[in-house]
Amino acid sequence: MSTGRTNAEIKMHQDYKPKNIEAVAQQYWNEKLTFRAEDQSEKPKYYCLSMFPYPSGKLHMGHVRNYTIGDVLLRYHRMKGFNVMQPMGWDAFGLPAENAALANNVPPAAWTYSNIDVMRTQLQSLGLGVDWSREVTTCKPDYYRWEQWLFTRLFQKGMIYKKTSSVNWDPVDHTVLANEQVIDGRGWRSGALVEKRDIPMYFMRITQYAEELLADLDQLEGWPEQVKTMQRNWIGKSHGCEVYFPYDAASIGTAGVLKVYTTRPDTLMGATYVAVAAEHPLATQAAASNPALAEFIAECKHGGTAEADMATMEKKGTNTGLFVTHPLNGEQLPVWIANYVLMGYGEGAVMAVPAHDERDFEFAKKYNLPIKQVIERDEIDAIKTASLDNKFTADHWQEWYGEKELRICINSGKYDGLNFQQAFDTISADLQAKDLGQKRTQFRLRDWGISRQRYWGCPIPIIHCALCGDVPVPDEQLPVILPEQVTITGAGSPLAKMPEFYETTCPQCGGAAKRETDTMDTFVESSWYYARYTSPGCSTGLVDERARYWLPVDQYVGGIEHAILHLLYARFFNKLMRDEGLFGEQTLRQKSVNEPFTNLLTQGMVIAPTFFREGAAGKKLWINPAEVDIETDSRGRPVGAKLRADGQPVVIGGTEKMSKSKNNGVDPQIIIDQYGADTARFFIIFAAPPEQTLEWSDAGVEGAFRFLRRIWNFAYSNKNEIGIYRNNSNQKSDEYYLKALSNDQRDVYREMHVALKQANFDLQRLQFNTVASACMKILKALEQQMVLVTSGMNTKAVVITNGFSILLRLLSPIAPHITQTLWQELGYGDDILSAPWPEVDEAALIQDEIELIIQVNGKLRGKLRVAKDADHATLEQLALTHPSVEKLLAGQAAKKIIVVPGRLINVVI
RNA sequence: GCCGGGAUGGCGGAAUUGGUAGACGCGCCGGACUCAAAAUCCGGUGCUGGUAACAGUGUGAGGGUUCGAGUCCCUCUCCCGGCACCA
Repeated sequence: MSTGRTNAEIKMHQDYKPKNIEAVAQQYWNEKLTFRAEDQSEKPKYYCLSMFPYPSGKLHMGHVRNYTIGDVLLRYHRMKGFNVMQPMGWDAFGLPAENAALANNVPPAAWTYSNIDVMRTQLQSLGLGVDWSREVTTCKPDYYRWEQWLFTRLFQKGMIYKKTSSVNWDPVDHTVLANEQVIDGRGWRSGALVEKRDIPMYFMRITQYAEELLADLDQLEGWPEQVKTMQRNWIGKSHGCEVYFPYDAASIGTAGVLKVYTTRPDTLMGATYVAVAAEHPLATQAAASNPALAEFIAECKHGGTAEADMATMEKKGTNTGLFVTHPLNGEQLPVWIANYVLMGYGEGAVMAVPAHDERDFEFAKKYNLPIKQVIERDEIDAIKTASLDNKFTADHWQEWYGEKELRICINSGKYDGLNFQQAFDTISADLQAKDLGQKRTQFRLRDWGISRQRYWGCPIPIIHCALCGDVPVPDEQLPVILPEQVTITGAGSPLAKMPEFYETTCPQCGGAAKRETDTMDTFVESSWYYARYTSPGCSTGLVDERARYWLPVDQYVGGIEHAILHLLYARFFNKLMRDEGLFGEQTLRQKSVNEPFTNLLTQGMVIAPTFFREGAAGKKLWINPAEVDIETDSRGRPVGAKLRADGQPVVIGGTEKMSKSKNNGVDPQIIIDQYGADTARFFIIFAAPPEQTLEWSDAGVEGAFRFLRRIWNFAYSNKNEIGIYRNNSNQKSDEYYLKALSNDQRDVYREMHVALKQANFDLQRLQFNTVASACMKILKALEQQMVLVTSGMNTKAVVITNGFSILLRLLSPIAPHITQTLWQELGYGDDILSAPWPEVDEAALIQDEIELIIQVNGKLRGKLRVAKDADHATLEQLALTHPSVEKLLAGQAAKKIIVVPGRLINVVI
């Protein structure tokens, strides 16, 4: 390692001044283009990506956490010898810009761009190792142009198609509402009862990739198991059966079949009615001559489209008076309309088996429909549980009614005695023989509706021509530019009121035509940005050959809330782009381009305490934690809180996610201004492991700052010693002095390397909070060394010099500014990022004597220092003669002695 | 409602995956320094009893497996994330 200085006497500032050193360090990285990523290298590449932010105004703690975690990984890998790349950009389209426009009368574009400028400055002040030359902004035409280009390709392939779908309609504001904007069934601004309305929309055939999206999860070894499980369940592959119920000619009047899908064909003999959605053709037919039915169907239109609401609402239904025929036993089953059956999913109809489906059971009880048991516990099980009351009863639901393992069919005619699989196969075969059904594999996953009736989004590049139909905009006319000067009224899309936008000519026939005024779901932009980062400035395509070098992303970091939607859409888009040939020819296709993100880290939320006062009419007035003083008892337990401004008490609420509504957000900028970026970064890493929720604590921030200042003070006190040791040309090797350490020094040296070993292990498993702990332990060990009576200047100097060098490098990914500054100041080198990652001195870890614990019946009773290679017989003897063991044995012999080498001896009495 | 997580001192968390529960930090208590305060440094700190040695007890609740359970199994409670138009 070369030294940066020749003179032994080192001058540095006595006090830790984060503002000064952070500015200097950041300037150093800027000037040296330290984080400009090379598009080719001898080194292995490491593409580290944090989820890009929505430019909501200013940085919040969640951002700081996300980007600090990413930056720690980036800097660590850089020191480990990787060619690293960490880009940053803006997920700039979205609803909040339109809301801000309504509130402040600012066009969404202006609001968004000004937020981006503020947030970019804030991100830069954190000292992130970002290659800003790759910045993308999704609301700019040079970005969304390629989204439109890909749309036209997918449209031509049939991967995008049009169909009608339900949206939340606000009948007062005459506008489509997001699920978030529907509160208790009412529009958030108008307060009007929301209705479902069917409108035409474009859909992406994600279901066509369902099988691959499911199967490839198995390859994602670097993903958390819980995320993969959630995605598997979301895709929801099921094996079931299609069943056709022929129309009853007498009541329906026409020939036809009612199609349903079921995963429980074994219970088909127990079907006692069928239920259809309000929009189902049979429902429409029945309602034509029945005003009560028409009224019920109208009632089903009320409320929003969110699944959570559907699942929790009261189940209601009405009998249509129509009948269908059971395909196997020929019974006439009544057709009901039920509000929980949805037209958009499956066939819009279900067969109901009340005895073996909990929801059907409830419905049947409510409307006095017949309940017919067709499944019984099998014999083995019946014997086992003979004493239990396991007889079927229609009085109340029992869990086993719905289970399919260890069950046999009863009351099912020729199917009696069959188990689940046998009944499944036999009934499916019989249905197929009668042409009334067949086995089918189905997915829960639905096609992705991407049309939005909003202004601030990427225009859908389609032209509607009366003669030619939906025509994609030709390449040479792309991008379709979203006009940025508009007025937002909150009622309908501004684009639909701008003839200068929508009036156009058909690219095919040249006749007058109308441009599509819907924009795309903002999830589309975030589905491919990781690819665009690889090819900044590319004006010839979505990506260029640089994508082949950088993709896939090696490490993706972002919130757990994106576990399903965003991550599934991005995986889907990666496959779409691959199949479009964007990542190279098919023959060159490698396993690695099938999935976009090799490793995934899902970070937890940042939460903080809440405080409030009861205002008029019981309304809570939320008070920011920064304005509150907490009182504690003599043990430090909180007993009350007071508002600093008036000294009067406030109520302590729960600890919740930082949000504007609860006024419990802590502005990271205040922390950065007061303590510096290193303190903010260190605290946020130290306070919790990345995947857990993090509770914010101002006191904890102080602690982080104190630690960094102690490092600075230690460096200042020892600057000359380290400098002289490093620069003495007559110096013998480190190894020479390390052999000559005193026992105390050897302990300190070993402690440091034990901490380093733990830290290296923790870095690999992404548990950074304990890496921060390790840094604190190393500093403590070094400080102890200072108060020890030591023999010899050089042995002391080698421990300090070696130890402090480890500390600086281990800490540098977390607190990059102070470590870079001290690395230079103390003459270790110019650039700590170019220094090799510290290695553990394994030899230093070996001890001659180890401590074993002694247990009696698993309970700690004593400790013992023994030679590290003592044999079992010796250990057993030592344990038995241990005073507290002897006392408990009271002359009796031990039943058993368990020796766990290097750990413990357990004497069983 | 469904799917996925979580719960450990006054607080944030640790425990190398079945082997000393509470590392590290915050807070609190005591001490040093100071005319004093702040800052800093040193020591203590799960709970109960005891001057103490020590004993008992303790990882959301209840059961189980094991020589030994925060960790594995079963049942339950509460909290959080997602549920397809918040991003």
